[in-house]
Amino acid sequence: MGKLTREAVVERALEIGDAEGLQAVTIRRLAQELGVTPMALYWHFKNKEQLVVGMADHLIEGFEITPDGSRPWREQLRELVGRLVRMLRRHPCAEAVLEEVDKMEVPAFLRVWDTALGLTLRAGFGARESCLITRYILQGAIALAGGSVEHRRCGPEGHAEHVRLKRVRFQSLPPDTYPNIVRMAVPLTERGDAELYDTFGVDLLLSGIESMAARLDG
Amino acid sequence: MGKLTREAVVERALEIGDAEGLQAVTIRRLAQELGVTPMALYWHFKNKEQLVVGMADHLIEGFEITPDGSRPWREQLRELVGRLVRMLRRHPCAEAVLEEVDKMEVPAFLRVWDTALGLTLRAGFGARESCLITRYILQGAIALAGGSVEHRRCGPEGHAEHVRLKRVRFQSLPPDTYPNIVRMAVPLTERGDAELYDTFGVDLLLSGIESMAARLDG
DNA sequence: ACCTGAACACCGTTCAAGT
DNA sequence: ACCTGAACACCGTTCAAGT
Repeated sequence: MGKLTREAVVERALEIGDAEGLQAVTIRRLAQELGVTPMALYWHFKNKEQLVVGMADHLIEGFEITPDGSRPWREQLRELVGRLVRMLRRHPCAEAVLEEVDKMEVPAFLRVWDTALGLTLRAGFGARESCLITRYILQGAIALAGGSVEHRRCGPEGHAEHVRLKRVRFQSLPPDTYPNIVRMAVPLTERGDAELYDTFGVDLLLSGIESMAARLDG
Repeated sequence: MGKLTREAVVERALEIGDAEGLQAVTIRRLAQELGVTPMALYWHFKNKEQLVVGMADHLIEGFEITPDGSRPWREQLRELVGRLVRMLRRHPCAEAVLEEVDKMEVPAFLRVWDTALGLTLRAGFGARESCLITRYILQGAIALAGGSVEHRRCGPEGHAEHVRLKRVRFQSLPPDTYPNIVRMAVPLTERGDAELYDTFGVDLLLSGIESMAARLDG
């Protein structure tokens, strides 16, 4: 019925990935859910790698970043990171997708990267520093936000169970070799603490850059 | 001849991974190189996941971190990150291994994490902030250092060719949508710039934490 | 305790063929 | 242009059996 289009395939893939993890996204499984032969997908994607590229592109696509020379670069960088973080929280499989993919192949990611580069250059950083900083902030946002995502692999009560199990595992570690982990089992396993991540986490990322920028000015 | 031991398997796996990438490390390939049946490995490892856990543990094992109450926490955190970065540069597959693995299952990683937690707690951060910060700094170090690694997938001249190709790809992007990437194709593809990564990169990571700590004191 | 043989249920991918 | 059928070369893993 519904024609097999690139977009439909990618969206279905993201649904599976968000629900069951990226490793559940296989060509054969995808084809089955779309009511089609595995080989049909090879008409729309050269190979599986390009399918994942498509997933990544779809995730970042709608960011609509408009570099604005009149607003301060810190503010705009913060906004960029904020968008990344929110997207990562909406899509549990986004972190895995962005880690697996060669980001150079993802147009939407390159646009984000280009914008970030423009901002750090404007901040006064040199070419090589800007490369490092942008890599750092984008990777950092993915790692930080991704780590805070509750994977919905098993439904809400399955998630709570998963957290409980992890906590128990921490608590039953030998306290003489892992004193802090044992003692902090509860805060370590508290996830989805959105507020803390959105404020403290992003602050942490940006304050590093800002203090490096301060050294440039001083 | 040489008996099939857990350690021998893990070391062989790391050799393959460093040389050809983690995706080349398969049970069957590993068994073949060790002159043994694939099923022999299942005597020493419950499954492939546990093999990768073993690889990760072996990578971090020799860190010998001795928390020293008399030295400043910044210095010790910096040393910890430095060790991680150097290990990641020595082992091209380390980043992939540490991303794939469930770090909770890796004793050596838990010891590093515990040490880092002890240091941030001593710095005056609260429990939840310490969790965030340690996750941030460990993940950040992995992402930053891993991104600077030259994968020896194809030998030295194959690597140079790979860089050249990537550079050309950047340069031939549409300059109106990716102005900065096109203009900075050269610095973007310069890798193995060890000095810059070891100083600026680690500074960047730590200055974020230090400026957050300054807010606590102030 | 340590390893083998045979089998199972999965992958991604190619290539010729259909409409 | 868009999809199917059959086949190939790979995976990880189980289970009974060997020494």
